[in-house]
This record gives sequence, structure tokens and C-alpha cells, in this order.
Amino acid sequence: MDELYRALADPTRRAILDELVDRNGQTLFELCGRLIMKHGIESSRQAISQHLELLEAAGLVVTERDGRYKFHWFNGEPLHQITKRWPTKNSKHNKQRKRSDT
Amino acid sequence: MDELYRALADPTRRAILDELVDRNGQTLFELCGRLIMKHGIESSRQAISQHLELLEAAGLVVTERDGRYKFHWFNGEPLHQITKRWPTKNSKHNKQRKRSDT
DNA sequence: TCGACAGGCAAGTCACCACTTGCATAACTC
DNA sequence: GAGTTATGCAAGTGGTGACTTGCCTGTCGA
Repeated sequence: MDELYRALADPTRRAILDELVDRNGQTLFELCGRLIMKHGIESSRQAISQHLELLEAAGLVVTERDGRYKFHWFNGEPLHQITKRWPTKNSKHNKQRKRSDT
Repeated sequence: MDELYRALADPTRRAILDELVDRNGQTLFELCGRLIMKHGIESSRQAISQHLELLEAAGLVVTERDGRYKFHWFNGEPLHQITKRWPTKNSKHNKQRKRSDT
């Protein structure tokens, strides 16, 4: 999944995730309002909508339609890819290779 | 740290991290060779060098100069930012808000 | 049924990012 | 000291991504 890292690359999209964690199940309009209020983001509705598309493609946001409303939920499961791929422990002071070479 | 997410956004940079985890403490030339061999990446030396700059700025790579060589080590510590910021558990089936509204 | 509301679609613009190109610097070898 | 090796710097280019603009679809309430 390449889309996960692309989705996380944009600060507005990360703020959207923050917002959804804080208040899960928001609609597009609700998100726009709260992003302006709490995060100082003044993106247009269309911009936020396109961000949500990417987040949904990455699996970080799950949606459900109900009448004319579309609700958005945060899903942290794809983030496991990151911790599975690389060790998260600090290997800064663990320079075995060079030390053994010298 | 905005640079962490930017650094992870590029597939070549992610491959560099993979390579460093596999064999820590490589030089620039060593990395170029192994990226071609094992990852099918044919970027130029300069391209890889610029990627390494970004990775170092993000704290994901730590370097040390020794004569005319510069060694590169992977550092997974910045990745903790991601898991600290968002819950990694699956909240897909945890739609409290909507259910309580209806 | 009509108007307002929530959201979607698609083409166009602009800026940034990855990559190249060419040269420069510094260290090791002989 | 001269040539080679490893890396750094900096300007230029092309393509992608974020955002806009304008219009369209579908749903709810009166």
C-alpha cells in the first residue's frame, strides 16, 4: 500500500485524522467547520472532500452514507504497516557494522 | 516534525530505510549499488544523496563522517511520533457517535 | 413540488518536489 | 604532488499534487 504514506504526507490530512479521533463520525461540513475553528485550516469544502477521498483510499478513514449525509470514521489499522516494516526502537547507538569493520 | 511524514512519502526513501535496516552503516555508494541490485531502483548518486538529506532532516537516518566516507544508520525513533499521535487499534467497528445519535 | 442542503464530478491553475547537470571540495593512493 | 575516489553544492527542468471553479446529482423539509 503506497497510498498510506501519501495520505500521511499532507498536514491538512493529518489534521483531519486528528479531528476524527477527537470526534468520530463527522460529516464533511462538520469537519470543515471544526478544522477552521480548532486547527486554523481554511480549506474549501472541495479541498477537504478530496483529502477525504485519499484518506479513504489509504484505509485511514471509513465512510458510511445515510441519506444525504456521509459520515467519516477514523481507522488506525493501516498504521500497523509502518511499525511492522521498520523497527521503532532507537538504533542510533547501535552501529555494529562500522565498529566491527574498524 | 513535519519532515518525518514528508520523508516517508517517497517510495525510494522507504527503500533506503529498508536497505539500512538490512545492512546498517552503509556509505552512499554502497547504498546506490544495493538499491539497484535488490530493489530495482536506478536513481543517480545525486538523487540518493538528496533523499538521504531529507531522511537525516527527519531524524530517520543518522550519519557519521570518517575521512572521505560518510556512513548512514537507520534510526526508528521518530516513528514513535506516528503511533503516539493516533490510536493504532481498529476503530472501524466502533461508531459510537452515530449510533448514539440515531 | 419547490427550494435549500449535503455532497460529487471534472477540467484547469499553480507551486512544490524529485531528478538531472555540471562543477567543486576533500581525502586517500601512488 | 598528481590522479582517483567519495561526497557536496546549486541552478534548471518536468511531472505530480493541492487547490480552485463551475456545474451537477440526490435528499430532506415546507
